[in-house]
Amino acid sequence: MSSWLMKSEPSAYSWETLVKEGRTEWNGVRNYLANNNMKAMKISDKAFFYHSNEGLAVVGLMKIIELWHPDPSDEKGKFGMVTVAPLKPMKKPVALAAIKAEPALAEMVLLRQGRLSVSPVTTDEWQKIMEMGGF
DNA sequence: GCCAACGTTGGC
DNA sequence: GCCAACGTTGGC
Repeated sequence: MSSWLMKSEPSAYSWETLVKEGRTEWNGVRNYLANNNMKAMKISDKAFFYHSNEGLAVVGLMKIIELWHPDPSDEKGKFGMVTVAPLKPMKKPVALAAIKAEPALAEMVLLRQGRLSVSPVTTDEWQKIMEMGGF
């Protein structure tokens, strides 16, 4: 099983909205690397929900409930989306600043490739962030 | 609001 | 197929 980190600006789509709706299509991705990462996802893979721009923190845990399928809003048909559902909020949000300050997380794709909206997370990184998030 | 990083586009 | 120009993302 793999784990992931997915970003959304809360003004566009927030964790609170996802919890309210119960599931959502992760649409609108227009980056090949992010798209490929979503193609690699499997059912019940887990993902961190990260608030970008405002909040700047990992705020919740999600699971993938539907595999990659084409995004109807992409007329060329190259980009797709997965369906996600919320699992639970972090007990404490894990701020970007805290991630940057943690030497064990220095290699995270989140830090090394800041603009990538869907990125892989290693098992060690996952456990560390869970710990920092109060689990 | 600025700007660095970086992905994409298009001319050659 | 290269690379300059341009657009977008996202932290500060």
